[in-house]
Amino acid sequence: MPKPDSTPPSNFIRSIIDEDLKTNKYGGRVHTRFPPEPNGYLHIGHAKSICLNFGLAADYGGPCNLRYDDTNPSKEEPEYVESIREDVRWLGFDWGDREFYASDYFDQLYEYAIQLIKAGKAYVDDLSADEIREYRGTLTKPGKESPYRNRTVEENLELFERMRAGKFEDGSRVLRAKIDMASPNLNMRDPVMYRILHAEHHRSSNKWCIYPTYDFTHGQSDSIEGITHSICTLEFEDHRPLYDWFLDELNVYHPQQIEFARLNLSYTVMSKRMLLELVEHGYVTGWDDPRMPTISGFRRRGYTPESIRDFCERIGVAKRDSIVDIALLEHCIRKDLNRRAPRVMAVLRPLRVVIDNYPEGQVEELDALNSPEDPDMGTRKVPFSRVLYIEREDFREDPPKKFYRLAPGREVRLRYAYFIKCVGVVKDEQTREVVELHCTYDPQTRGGDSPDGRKVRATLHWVSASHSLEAEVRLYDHLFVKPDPTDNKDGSNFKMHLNPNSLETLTSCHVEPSLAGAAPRSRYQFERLGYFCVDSVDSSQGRLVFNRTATLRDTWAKIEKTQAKGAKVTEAPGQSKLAHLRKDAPATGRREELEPIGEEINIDDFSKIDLRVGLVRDSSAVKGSNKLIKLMVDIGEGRLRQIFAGIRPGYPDPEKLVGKKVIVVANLKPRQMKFGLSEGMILSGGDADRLCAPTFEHDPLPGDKVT
RNA sequence: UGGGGUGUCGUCAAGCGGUAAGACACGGGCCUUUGGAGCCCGCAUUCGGAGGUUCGAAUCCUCCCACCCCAGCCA
Repeated sequence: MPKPDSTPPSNFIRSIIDEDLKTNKYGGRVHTRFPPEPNGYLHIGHAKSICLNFGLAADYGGPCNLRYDDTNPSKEEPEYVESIREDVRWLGFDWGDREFYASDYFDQLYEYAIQLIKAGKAYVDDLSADEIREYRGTLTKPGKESPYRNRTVEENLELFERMRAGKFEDGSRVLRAKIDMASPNLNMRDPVMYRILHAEHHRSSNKWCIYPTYDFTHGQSDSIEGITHSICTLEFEDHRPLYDWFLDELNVYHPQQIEFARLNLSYTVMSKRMLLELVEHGYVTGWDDPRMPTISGFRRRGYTPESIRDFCERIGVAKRDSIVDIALLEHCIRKDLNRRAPRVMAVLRPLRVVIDNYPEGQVEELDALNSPEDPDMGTRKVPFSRVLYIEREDFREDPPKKFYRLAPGREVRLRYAYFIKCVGVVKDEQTREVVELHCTYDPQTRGGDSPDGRKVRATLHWVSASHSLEAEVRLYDHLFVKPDPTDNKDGSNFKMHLNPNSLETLTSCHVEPSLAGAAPRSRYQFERLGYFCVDSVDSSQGRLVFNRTATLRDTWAKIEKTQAKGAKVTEAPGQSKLAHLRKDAPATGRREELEPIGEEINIDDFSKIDLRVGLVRDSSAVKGSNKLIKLMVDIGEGRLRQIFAGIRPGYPDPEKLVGKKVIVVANLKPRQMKFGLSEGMILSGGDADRLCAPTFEHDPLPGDKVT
């Protein structure tokens, strides 16, 4: 039974329930339900609703029903009810014997309809669908009453009975509630209650040829089940008056509907229609493709139910539209798997390493921890031999700054094994690609400790070439490249934002032998790489297939990315208008040379940067520097800011800047530099010999915001 | 131009008239046989905007602005 780690976070729904309990509105009862339509697979948005409904019930000591809203036989299938059952169960919830179907209530609903007809509150309409639409009016214009609106009760009763008896064609007639064709709420303009549909229903088969609409079904189903708090999503907010109307006219038990905002997740889509499209057009391999935001997708991807529940609790419940950062979900699964996944070594892109001074044919079984977090998880043996594989990216012939893995002449530790030093590099004659490394090992460092206390900066994972097992590994990334793929204001289609690299399949991976026979779905941490699980569909005894659930946080990747971006800017000095924009240039004061900027600055950064017009009141060269100019700038704060800018090359005569207007990045933290405090940055660009002077539509004042 | 909703940090989100929780992300540091994990520190003088009420307003009032939903015989 899912149990919240701590006290559940406060939210508006709990407040309502607390209040209801206080006023004894429902006799102290709390009874919820999760009401999916079996027309597709459940996704993580449904998980939010499931956790909410089952969670609330559990916390308040009441039941939660599982009810299928199966009122549209043309879209619903048993395959879906099966998958829903499995997913809810997998998430860890139990609905006991309370598995219900709206279709169970068809008889009752029919009686309710008769009751409304008899009360003169419903009528059979002969208008076509198109005509009904026309008669409905628009958002601003009231609708017109149907000419059939005032039939007698007897006539309506007879017609409705004949509808039920199959005397009419699909679409030829409907039963409508008689409410108000002039209502500003379109839902109240005589909504359809029953339509004729000669279709076989997945449960009631051919018993019915008329089916109640969702609007006429949902509220009454909740009423029949004695639901107290009927929680649904925002789009049903303006249906509530209609549901209230039905319940009141019928004079039956009246649950309370509460609406909350559905979940949106960045870099994916949550609409069943779009997910269906991805499945049907083969953009993914199925509803359970590990890239899908479906429960079955996450399950196959290696997510745990606990992590999803944790996520659903952390995102909260509110009424505002939002897009939750998928990084939060990833945080939840990492957190859970860090605790429970045994560590293991796997090499995804192998590079052969020969330990020259290790005896040929010798094999040692070294001890390795299954979890550094939890000693109770025990140890295992890992075979070490003369020929190994390490990760290709753990070696660089020409290591960049801060890369402290293996390189020619460098010593690193092989986890749980030895220190090794690279003494030779073998390259392919043609391609010049590194194909093999020669290393020596230090026998004194067995297990990974050096008796002489010398340090190495890196620890690498590895496998023994002859002992390792081959495996296929599937690397998954976000399904879309755009945070909100459904944002199509630019005329794009969500499918245009699919990530072409959302799946990378690696086929010649090597994993340590302890993974032989790993059970489908079992989860591991491949040390230094990420969390992986054995694929439940394609993996078998003879063929190991792993799915990457999540990467580990990768500090080096971040550094490298930063370095690459910095390099990109310096490659073409002057090319970019931002070539001189730098965050850290002479900040340390240690170097005179201009450093590449820390990272590439894009438009998003500018949306966060506060750019202000600054009037230069004083400008002078900085003694002891041939790059820096000290500026005193007025940005309308009632005082001058002191700013050091590395623009001397463009301004041999700094005095000429006095009186000029420049653009100041005003919301940077002041930096203590060798020459003094710098309170901002001057936006400059162009090539090395001139400052790009900002131009303005009007004459700006110091402190004006630049957009 | 009708009705229903919503606007608090980059992203979620507490807050309910007494002076802006927390999480993720981000930045910095410590530690480390995973550049993992962990630990520490920093990160909204301000709550869509403008007025008003009040000793005191994110919370109350007024006006304005922005965004979302509704014209299925879908749910």
